[in-house]
Amino acid sequence: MDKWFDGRELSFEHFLCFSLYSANHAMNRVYAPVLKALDLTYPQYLVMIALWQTDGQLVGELGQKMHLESNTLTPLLKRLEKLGYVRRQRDSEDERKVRVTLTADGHALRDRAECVPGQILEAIGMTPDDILALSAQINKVRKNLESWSPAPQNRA
Amino acid sequence: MDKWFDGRELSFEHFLCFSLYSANHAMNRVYAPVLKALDLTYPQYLVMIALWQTDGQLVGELGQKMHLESNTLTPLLKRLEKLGYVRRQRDSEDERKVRVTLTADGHALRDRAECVPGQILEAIGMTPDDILALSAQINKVRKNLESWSPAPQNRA
DNA sequence: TCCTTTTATATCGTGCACGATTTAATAGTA
DNA sequence: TACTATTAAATCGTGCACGATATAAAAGGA
Repeated sequence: MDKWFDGRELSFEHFLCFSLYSANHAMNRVYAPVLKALDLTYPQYLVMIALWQTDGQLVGELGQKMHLESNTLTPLLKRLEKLGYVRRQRDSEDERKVRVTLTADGHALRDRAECVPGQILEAIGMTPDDILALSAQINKVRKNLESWSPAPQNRA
Repeated sequence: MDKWFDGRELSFEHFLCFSLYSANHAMNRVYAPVLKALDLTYPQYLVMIALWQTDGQLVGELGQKMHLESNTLTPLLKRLEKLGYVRRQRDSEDERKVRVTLTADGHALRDRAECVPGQILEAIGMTPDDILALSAQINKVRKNLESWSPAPQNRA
């Protein structure tokens, strides 16, 4: 364990956490100008993709897909509503639930967003197969992290 | 390109961008409670690691290592200063530069942080070799993204 | 029915990340 | 010297992420 700190030349790049951290930021920096043309941020774009697949999802359903909770999603969805892409309305059957629905503009945006994945693929500069394989490895890490007990009171 | 949107069942997990996004968040969720004991956030922890390696770095040097700029680093460093871990002082040779130096508490924190990497390794649940290999792949993606011209006015 | 628990969403405060701009010091040059 | 350009940090405003808490509706008993 100590070898990470043993005074030798040590770059952040050797930490998986930092690789994820910096690659995620790099990805955002590529997405931002592309999505700017649609007035979207990256998390907002994810919501739109989810709704283009299945319209009328609950806040909680979107949160499950994005691994986010209402404290993050609610303000984000309000911004999407303000932009005119979605509507938020309480379910009349169960007033606790809020259903998110695409507006006409939200539907129409799908066409304008068609070119986005291609540009990102180009920026990543890898074959789709390699990308899928790498995604799978990273997803495995995520699952390990999520299943890690947050209170391991005795060391391994 | 269109296949990503062709109405078939499509999970976010098949996007590299989302894998990075969600794995990064999962990593943060593991780090947060561990670093909480040291009163640090993850980016603050990165700064401390950089200073433990080389004390007295400039804001710009730290930014280069972390791929961040002064608009993000300055407030972060001020919080570290308020915590008593670092000092920020203008260089007397070149008054534009701000040098960040560890305090006694900042040095002492290094010992208290010794157990952090081990806990993270455990949470990742992979061998160090596999982790290094995966990091390298992700770093390659980051480099591709960074080198991608942000204004490709003619399509590939 | 009343009471407790659970569920779904929202609110609040803090910190990070970033685009755009500002400030001030230094370097370069006529 | 005076003028301009460059460089290093800082400032400001916006949006995301999250812990903690609040609100309110529904569900499940006694």
